[in-house]
Amino acid sequence: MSDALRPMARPRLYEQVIDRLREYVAQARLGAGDKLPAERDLAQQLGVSRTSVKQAIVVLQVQGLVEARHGGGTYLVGHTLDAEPVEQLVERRQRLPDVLDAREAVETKLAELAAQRRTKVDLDAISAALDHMREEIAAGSYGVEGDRRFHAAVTAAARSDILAEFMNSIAERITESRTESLRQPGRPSRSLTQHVAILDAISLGDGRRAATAMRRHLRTVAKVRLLSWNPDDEDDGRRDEDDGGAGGDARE
Amino acid sequence: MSDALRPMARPRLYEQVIDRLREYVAQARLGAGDKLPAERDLAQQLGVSRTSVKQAIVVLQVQGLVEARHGGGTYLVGHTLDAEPVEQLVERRQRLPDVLDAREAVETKLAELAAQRRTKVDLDAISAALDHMREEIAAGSYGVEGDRRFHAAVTAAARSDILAEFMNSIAERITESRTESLRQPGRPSRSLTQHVAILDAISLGDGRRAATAMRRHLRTVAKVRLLSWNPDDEDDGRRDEDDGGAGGDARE
DNA sequence: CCCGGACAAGTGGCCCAGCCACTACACCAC
DNA sequence: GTGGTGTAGTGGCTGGGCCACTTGTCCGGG
Repeated sequence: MSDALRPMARPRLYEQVIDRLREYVAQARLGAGDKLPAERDLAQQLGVSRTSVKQAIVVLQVQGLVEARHGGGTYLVGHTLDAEPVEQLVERRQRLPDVLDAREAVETKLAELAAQRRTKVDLDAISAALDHMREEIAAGSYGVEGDRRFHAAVTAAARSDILAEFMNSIAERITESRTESLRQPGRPSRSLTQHVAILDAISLGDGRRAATAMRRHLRTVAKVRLLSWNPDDEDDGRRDEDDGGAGGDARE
Repeated sequence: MSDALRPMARPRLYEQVIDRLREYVAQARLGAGDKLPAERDLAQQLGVSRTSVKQAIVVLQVQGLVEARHGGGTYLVGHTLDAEPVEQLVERRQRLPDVLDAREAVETKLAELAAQRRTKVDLDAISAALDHMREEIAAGSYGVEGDRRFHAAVTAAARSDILAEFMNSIAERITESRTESLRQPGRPSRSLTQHVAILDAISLGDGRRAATAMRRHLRTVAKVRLLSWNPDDEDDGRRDEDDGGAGGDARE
C-alpha cells in the first residue's frame, strides 16, 4: 500500500506541548481541580516560548479539559487531559424530526427533575416567565419570549448540567419550531394553559404529573408543526399515560 | 429570578475574534477551500494583536473548521465556521450523577423508538448481542461486551441521529459504570433477563412496554452503582409504572 | 476577636517587534 | 517543457513587557 506516501505529519509546537502536558498530568497523578504549573514555568521547563504554552492551554480550554482563571492559575477540570472520543467524530448532520424526539425525551425528564428539586426561587422564576408570556399575549404578541423563558426556567430548576447543556445544544433548532407553533390560531393561550398545568405539578413536587403535563404540551407543539407537513395525525392528551419517573417525593 | 446574579461572562479576546471571523465568513459568502485574510491583516483590521488572531485560528484549527498551511495561508474547510453542536457539548465537563438521569431519559426513549422503527435486521442484531452476552456469561465472564453491544444495537434501531450522538458523547462515562455494575453478584444473568424482556417488547413493536422494561433495567444498573456510594436507597421495579411514550403501534 | 482595607506577590491576558521557515509564483536558463 | 532561482507573502515561534485580576498576608479600627 502507498501508506508510506501519505502526507507528512507536520506537528505544531502547541500540539507537542499538549502531549507533554497530558503526560505530565498522568505521571504527576494530578486529579480534578489540581493546579497546573504557571505558564512561565512550563515555558521555561519545556524550552518553548510562553506563547506556545498559551496556545496549548487555549486548546485544552475550549475542549473543557482545563480552566484558566485570570490571575489565579490554571486548573484541571477532569482527572485527565484526554479528549473525549466524540470529539474525533465530527461532521454529521441530523434530520429535523429528531429534535422533537429528543426534546420529548429530555424535557419530560427535566420537568420530572424540576418537580423533585425545585426551590422557592425556581418556582418564582417559572411563574415570572408565565407572567411575561401572559403580558405578551395580552399585548397581542405570540408570547415567544415568555415561552422560551418558561422552558429555560424549568430546565434550570431541574439542576442537571448535562441535560441543560444538551437542551442548549439544540436550542437553536427548538427556536425555529417555537415561533411556527405559536403562530397557530389560539395556540399561545393554549400553550399558556398547559404551562400553568406544568407549573402546578412542579409546584406540588409531583414529578410524574409534571412529566405528563410536559409531554402533553410538547405533543401539542409537535402536532402543530407536523400539521404544516402532513395533515393526518391526531392523538393529543389521549395516550399520554404518564412518565416513568420516580413518584412525587421531592428530594430529601 | 436571580438570573441576573449568575457569574459574569468574561469573554476571552480570542473568542471574540472567532465570533468576528464567523460573521465575516458568513457575510463574505466564503465557501469551502476559500482563503482567509492573512493573520497580520486580520490583526490590524480587528484592532487586536496577531497573537490573539493566532489563538483564535488555533482553536478553529483543532475543531477542524480551518486549515493553516505554513507559508501558504489559512483556508476554510467547510462552508461555515460554526462548530457542531455535539462538539460544543463535549467542550464542557459534567458532574457524574447527571449521567444516570440523562441515560434514563434518553435510553427509555430509544427503546420506545426502537420498538416503533425496528426492522428485521435490527432485531437480529439485538438478538446477536444477547447471544454474545449469554456466551460470555457461560464462559464465566461478566458479559460487558455483550451488554455494550445490546445497548448499541437498540440505539441503532431507534434511528435517531441526535440521540445516538448524545449517547455516544456519554458513552465513556457509561462504560465506567457498566463494568462496576456487572461485577455485582448475580448481576450479569439478571441483566441478561432484563435485556430479553426489552427485546421482546421491541420485537412486538410495543413502545410503551419497551420503555418500561428499559427503565426497569436502568434502575437496576443505577441501584448497583448507588450501592457503592450510599448504602441506603431501595426501589427497583416497584415504582416503574411505564413510560409515557406513544402506544405500541409501530411506525406507519 | 473579627471584619475590612491596604499591600505585595503570583499569575493569566494581551501586545509588540522581529526572525525564521515554508509556500506560491514569476522569471530565467537549459 | 523542465527545472532551478529569486522574491514576496504568510504562518510558526520567540522573548520581553505591561496590565489586570486573584490570592494571601498584614494591620488597624470596631
